[in-house]
Amino acid sequence: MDTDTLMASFLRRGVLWPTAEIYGGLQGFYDYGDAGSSVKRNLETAWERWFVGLSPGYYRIDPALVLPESVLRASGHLDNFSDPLVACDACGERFRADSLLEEWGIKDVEGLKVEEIQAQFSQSERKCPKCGKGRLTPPKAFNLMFGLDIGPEGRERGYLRPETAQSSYLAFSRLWNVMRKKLPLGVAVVGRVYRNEIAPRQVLFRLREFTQAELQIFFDPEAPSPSWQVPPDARVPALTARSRAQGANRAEPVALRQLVESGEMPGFYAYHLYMAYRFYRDVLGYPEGQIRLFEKNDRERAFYNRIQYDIELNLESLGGFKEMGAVHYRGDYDLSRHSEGSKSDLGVTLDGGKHLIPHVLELTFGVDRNVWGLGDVHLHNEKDRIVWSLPPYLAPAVAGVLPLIPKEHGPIATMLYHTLRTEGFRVSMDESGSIGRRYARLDEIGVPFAITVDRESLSAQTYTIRSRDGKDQVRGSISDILSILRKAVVSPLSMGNPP
RNA sequence: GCGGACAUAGUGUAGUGGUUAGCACGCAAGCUUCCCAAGCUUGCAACCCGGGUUCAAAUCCCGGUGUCCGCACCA
Repeated sequence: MDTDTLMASFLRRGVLWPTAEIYGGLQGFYDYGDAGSSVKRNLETAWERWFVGLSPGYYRIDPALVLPESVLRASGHLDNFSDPLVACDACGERFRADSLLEEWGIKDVEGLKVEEIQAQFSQSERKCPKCGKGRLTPPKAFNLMFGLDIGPEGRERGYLRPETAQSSYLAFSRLWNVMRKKLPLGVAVVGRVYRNEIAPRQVLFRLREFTQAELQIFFDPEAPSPSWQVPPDARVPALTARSRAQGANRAEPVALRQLVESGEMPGFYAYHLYMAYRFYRDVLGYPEGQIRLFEKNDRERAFYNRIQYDIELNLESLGGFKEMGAVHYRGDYDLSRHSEGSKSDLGVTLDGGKHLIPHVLELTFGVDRNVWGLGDVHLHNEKDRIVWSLPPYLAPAVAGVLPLIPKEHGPIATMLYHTLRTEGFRVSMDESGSIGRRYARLDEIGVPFAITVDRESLSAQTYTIRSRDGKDQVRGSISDILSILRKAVVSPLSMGNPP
């Protein structure tokens, strides 16, 4: 689906729209409407059921959005989450100070603090690399975090969290105790995060406020869970760093078990990478051929990530494969940093006396990106209608109740509507316009069923139920309808542990 | 942030200085209608914001905001 058609549909149906639109909007912010917030929430729920369900040792928390400066200093965000920028005073072109220093042959730029970069810079007499004439201004840190002054005097410096992960690390020692001191321990967070992006773009793809779904798994790398096994025949479309180095640019089916056996990838990593892949394929319904696992090489991944695969989706609207999520093996970086920063020992002593700082495997997902992805992949422009072929458990409602002739069938329809609600289904009702028009409205926001109340409903208490995808209809009693709806909203696969 | 393009009802658009700002779809009310955006009637609804030029600005100029594309950025 192309961006224009997708966005027009989303606007027309109130799936989402720009924040503060009547004031001209705000770059990098969008609001979700009824259908959009429902799809987003269903996606979050499906994510949680899938990933938290992977192990009895995985839990969910809901931490604060604001973090004190000390946390982000320890995590490295204060230094590394900002780009020192310099500008040319003649042509105005901007450069990253650290990349310039690298170009000029200064070593170990990676680990330099902003002040050190500034010092290095003031010693140089270089001219603008673009126009060759202008002088370069002193480096200025552009931090991608939104700062806050907390309290009436604003004495406490805080930030809106730039990722949910830090909160999980902070919660580790309390959870360790509450959850009875067992590894692996998984902590899931679904929540909003904030980044002051230089150039937000592409609607839901680069936002300044967005929702992440992340699972941080704390574990002992020498004794991973015995249940973390990839099935012997598990294959994923992968583009590994090694094959890219050899010139490959297309994903090939890779047998994960083989990578594990040949020692290229630890088993705990392969298992979670596989489950992440399956979430996209089986739960979100992205076609196999449009997903790929893209391994970041040494240069591309963050220094604390030992292994990093991005899960990418080929999106027509964005012209290629885009990152929708990732699996990072972060080692003991996070708990070590926070042990140091907070002066509290985040190491644990296992039953048997072994002491270690748990390692972290991070599974991270962009929720908004995936709402967009669901639109791009599942919204179809058929010849006489637009259909959003969402998996039913992600749809904003499972059914719409439609009185064929509102004046005659309205009251029964209202009763049916309340009955279905009482049974726990999300349903809508629409009495406006011809029946075909009402079907079309439901199709476009992805509602999988339409239940029509007609003459026979009055005499025989039966209703027709029409499916979104096939436009076919069957007639049935309330209990028939309930069983159809029940079947639809349960994922075809078990939403927890896979077979 | 830089450069370029663009901004008209809910959506898609027409409109090159003087228009009651047009069209389509949509939406609403009514009639009709027992099933896929049907028909008839009647309505609703827009020039992104702020300055300037001009007798007169949707139209020209400047600034802002926003969107898209390229560059840069994406820990």
